Amino acid sequence: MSDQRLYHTVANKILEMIDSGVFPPGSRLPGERELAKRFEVSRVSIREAEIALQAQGRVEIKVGSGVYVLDQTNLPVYGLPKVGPFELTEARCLYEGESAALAATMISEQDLDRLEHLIDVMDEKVEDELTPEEADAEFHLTIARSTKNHAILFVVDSLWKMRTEAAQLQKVYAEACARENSNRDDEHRAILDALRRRDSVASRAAMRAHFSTLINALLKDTEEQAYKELQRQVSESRSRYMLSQQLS
Amino acid sequence: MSDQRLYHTVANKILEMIDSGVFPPGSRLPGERELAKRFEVSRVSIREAEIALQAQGRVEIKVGSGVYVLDQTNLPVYGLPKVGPFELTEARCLYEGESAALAATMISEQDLDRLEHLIDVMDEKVEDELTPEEADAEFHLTIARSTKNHAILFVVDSLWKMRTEAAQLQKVYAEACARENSNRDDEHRAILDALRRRDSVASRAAMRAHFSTLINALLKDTEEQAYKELQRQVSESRSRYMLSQQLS
DNA sequence: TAAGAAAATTTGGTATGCATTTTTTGGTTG
DNA sequence: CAACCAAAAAATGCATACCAAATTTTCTTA
Repeated sequence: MSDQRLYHTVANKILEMIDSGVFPPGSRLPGERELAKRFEVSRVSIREAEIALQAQGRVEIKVGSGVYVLDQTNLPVYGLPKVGPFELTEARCLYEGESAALAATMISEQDLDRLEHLIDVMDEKVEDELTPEEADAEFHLTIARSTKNHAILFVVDSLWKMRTEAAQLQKVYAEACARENSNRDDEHRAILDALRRRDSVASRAAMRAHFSTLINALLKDTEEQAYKELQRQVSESRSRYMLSQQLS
Repeated sequence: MSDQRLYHTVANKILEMIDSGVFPPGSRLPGERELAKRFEVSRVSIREAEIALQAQGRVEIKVGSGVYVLDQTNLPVYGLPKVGPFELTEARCLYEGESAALAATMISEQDLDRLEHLIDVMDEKVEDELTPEEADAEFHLTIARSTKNHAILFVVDSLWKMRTEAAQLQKVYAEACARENSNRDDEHRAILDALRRRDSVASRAAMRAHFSTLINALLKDTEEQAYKELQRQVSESRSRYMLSQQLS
């Protein structure tokens, strides 16, 4: 009734088993013949189901080897470009600055209270189901949402997703944030204060200041990274030099 | 080499024929057996290829009837929200203003010349392979691209796609543009001049002014639409009233 | 111990036959 | 003549059996 095609029902059954953890990501599915026996269908139907799942990007079929479950967790969100940490922070500085400036004119008391709560969650002053990281995202998204402009909300959301998408970017951000974590609380509260005063100019400035410190932290971090890399290269060439001395 | 799986090569061949117009959208593909003969493969492989194409959303398989080519033209771009004309223009005003401000500091002479050419194309002063509409898109994208920031380029591109996505939005824009078409040339040239002078503040202002006139045109247009709608309702209730008079 | 060959396993593909669904056709009937 | 209905035709859906190709495992041998 719901599924006219056999391969479709089979694909759904397999998908259920994958999602319920019977076949974890990376594992190999049972062979065609065994699945055919288990589902009481022909091998052809199993193959068709596996082809459909491959087209959906859920499994990978290796000829002569088997069908393997693909990990869906960190797949790139379709359409989102890969951007460097500086590019992203610069864009967020500009766009979320305007988002805050617009929000200041129309944000509700309710949203202002929520922002205050989120700041407390970020600094782990209160318990919440949200992690500090999630609270940070929600802080910026709440401001964007309060502009009542879906396009702005889309942009802010997309930029945040770009950040969480790339594991590498995440790491850079984490290191930079750890460095300036003490200031973050003040910066968030400065944004909140400006919004409370319905001061567009001050809100934009506070938001830009928030990202400016982040850019500076990134700069300092990459400087240190570059220095460490230089040290590593020096020590490596030194050891190689000593090695060649031994050989001679 | 390129295609290990038979169904994949078959699917690609069918896809080529669809894209080259052999099987236009809405038409029915030849039967399994005929395709099997034509490609010199088995019916199973044909079916597998058709299943893969269905998973990609290119065709629709009707049991007992045949395989039909789906129209790909007005597909909603995945992930893009539906936004109203005012929301979108407001967001573009803010974001492309910042885009222009940033571009002013680093745009190349080459890009400046290209912008001038695009303005001429838009006003149909010169011939080009681009339509005026496409030139308009390219104008804004070139500015975004010259910021050397992929996140900004992504945002400007996404916002433009939102505009072209919804047919309704397109219509509203077309009407509003027709009204202020005479000013558009001046506005674009004002943006270009500000960029040439490397004046960030003036570039932002010129870009915002460009979108401000668009918002005003939209406002005026919706006002007229509302007035017409009011007139229609009045005349309708009037005729109904006269009808009821006749009945009595 | 390591390299290589053979065997087992697994997926890939084809042919054939029959079932199911849809469409067409043609005849019956008012 | 038009409308309706049933049978035939056509198309896809599915199962089985068999062989080919690729991969993995096992066993032999130097």
